[in-house]
Amino acid sequence: MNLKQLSQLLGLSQTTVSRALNGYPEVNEATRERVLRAVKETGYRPNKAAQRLATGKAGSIGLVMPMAPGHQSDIHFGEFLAGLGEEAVRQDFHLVIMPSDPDDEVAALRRLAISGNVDALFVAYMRAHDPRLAMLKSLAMPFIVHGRSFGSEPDYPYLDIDNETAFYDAAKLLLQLGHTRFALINGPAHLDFAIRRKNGVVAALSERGLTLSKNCVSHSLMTDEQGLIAMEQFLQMPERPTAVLCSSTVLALGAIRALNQAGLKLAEDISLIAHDDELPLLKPENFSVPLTTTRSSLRAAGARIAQRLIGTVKEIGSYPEHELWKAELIVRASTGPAPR
Amino acid sequence: MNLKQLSQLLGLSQTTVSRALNGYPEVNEATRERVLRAVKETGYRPNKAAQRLATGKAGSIGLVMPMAPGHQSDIHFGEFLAGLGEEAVRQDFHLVIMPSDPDDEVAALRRLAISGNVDALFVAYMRAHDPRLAMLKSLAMPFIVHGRSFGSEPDYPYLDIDNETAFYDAAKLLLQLGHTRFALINGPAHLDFAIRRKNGVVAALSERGLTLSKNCVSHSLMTDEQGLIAMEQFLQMPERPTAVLCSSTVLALGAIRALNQAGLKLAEDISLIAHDDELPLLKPENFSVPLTTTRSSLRAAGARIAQRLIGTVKEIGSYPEHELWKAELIVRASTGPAPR
DNA sequence: CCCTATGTCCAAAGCGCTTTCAATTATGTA
DNA sequence: TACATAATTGAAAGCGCTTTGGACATAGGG
Repeated sequence: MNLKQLSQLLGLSQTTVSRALNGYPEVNEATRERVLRAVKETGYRPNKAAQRLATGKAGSIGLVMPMAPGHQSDIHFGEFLAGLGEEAVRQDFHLVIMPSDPDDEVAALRRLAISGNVDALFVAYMRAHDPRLAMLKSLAMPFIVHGRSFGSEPDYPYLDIDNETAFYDAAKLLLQLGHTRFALINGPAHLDFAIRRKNGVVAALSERGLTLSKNCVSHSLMTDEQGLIAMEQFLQMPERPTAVLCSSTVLALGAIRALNQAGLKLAEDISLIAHDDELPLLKPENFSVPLTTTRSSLRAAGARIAQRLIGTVKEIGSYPEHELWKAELIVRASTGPAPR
Repeated sequence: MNLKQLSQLLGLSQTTVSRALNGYPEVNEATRERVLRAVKETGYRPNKAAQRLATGKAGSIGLVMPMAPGHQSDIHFGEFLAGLGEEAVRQDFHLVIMPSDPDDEVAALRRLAISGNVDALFVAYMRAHDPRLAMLKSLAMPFIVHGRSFGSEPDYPYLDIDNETAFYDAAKLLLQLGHTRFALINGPAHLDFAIRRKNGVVAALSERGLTLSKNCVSHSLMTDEQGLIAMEQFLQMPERPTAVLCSSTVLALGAIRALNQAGLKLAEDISLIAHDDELPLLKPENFSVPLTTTRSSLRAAGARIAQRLIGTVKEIGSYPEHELWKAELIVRASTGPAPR
């Protein structure tokens, strides 16, 4: 069933049927209903390829999926993708993904853009001075960045959470509890969010004249395995930290295992605050000791980005160039006064 | 730059240029070269949407990505996707993904199919009596299944590894080493591969008159966390197993951590064989005790599936309905004679 | 030398939509 | 009653490609 057949069946022109379907105002409501009913009955679906050709819109947003070691297993990416996908499905858009080696991302992005299969791009895992930005800006195709690129001019649309403030606040809380020896189990050092989170901690500490020594910061993939390793190392230090910040509840999972193995008690011997991306598998309140967290939904961010991207493509609604979401500091049981 | 402009520039008809580009035989070689050169110079790229409309082929293959708890973090899926993607990129195809709740997969698959954005489908994570099969078969769109569906007629195209034989062989090896008390750390119980792997083990054991008791089989997500938990439970049994099979090196990672914590020695106290999907992050030879494994590349399987799907769409080459890959049994240091 | 193959190339007809431009009818307004 | 205006609807022209059905040479066969 195509438009022509449908319109003949209704005794209308293709024009009118098309307009009725696409919500144009200049069509009689009675007619529109008749059309809509016929669509239901016949199961008519417009041919996407034809729509694309006629409108120049592909109806899909593209993203490059980092695929090589170091990224592929990232549970956070999956969660974010779920948000993107949710919204995309709702708006009948598609996600076109191009898997790529992280070293080849700029080229992959370009290929995706000129392939003509997407009308907007999305990128994540921003790094400091990210080379993809220049490429994206040269492309004349809408895009949004999740995160920011430390050190680059903020002249690109992004949605990010205020990592700096989140970790500043978290550190501040721990300082107020009397802690002075801090450690940070962070994500990969080159990623923007990791840089900002560290900066947040450093800023809070320096207000009290404290510093965060290099060996009290761990940078790694955000797996529980890595969390465990990092914490084990901290515990072996002569003056071990009493306040630990984690960039993810996944890292926290491993870190806490290390604590347990060492026979240490959360909140009593060591206070821990983790950033909670609201991973459904890993709710901070379900930890044996409920975790104090800075919370911000990764899935919601994904959905919002999809919404903005699709809105831009459809040319409905306009959006602020930048969105910076505040993370919520939620105090649970993993934080307590510094031991003396 | 479009076809029309390009052909005018060359003083040829669109027909000829189109034919030259698509490798039709009825065009003079000299002309073809001239065209190809012009394409290089002008950077002409055919408009995908127009091609799609004219040919009816979308140039992309679709898959539903399980997104809800229980799947989203699956490192194995990422690896498989990398294979799919690699081949897709090579053939200038796209991957269109539709994220979906696992409970909603049938509907998601249908939406994807009728969206007109893909011309072939791929599904994985096959379950016993998988309901998606009936839907796929009703769809008149090429598809391939990774894995099989236990209990369903094998009247659908699939690519699978011979899980049963792989685990049969692995169990056999352990039997020859004198082991009699077996345990299996398996994937989710409803998944086909898990069923077959268990069957393989059971078959090998029953040849010696042995059985695999229910509490010696663990079914869970294939994370190292789960591997650790499973092994811990096995170790608490009065007659603890001496031979353990793991459905993934990821599970093995956790299992071995449990062993270490219990002060047990791999190969000496407990022999372990894991299935190795060749995850780049987790090479069995890099374990502190190199792992005996059954090996089969998940990435290669992904690439092969993409190749078949794309080949079918392009109508080049024909493929066997079924491919069953043998896994390789590779003996390393994690297996040894049964302790007495 | 005529006729049939064979090799090349082209005009034009779609593919199934959207959208411009125009026509037609209904609705007010003076 | 006549005319401007708004409300509906249609015809037809693309969008950029593929492909069918010839056209026109040139070559080979008798």
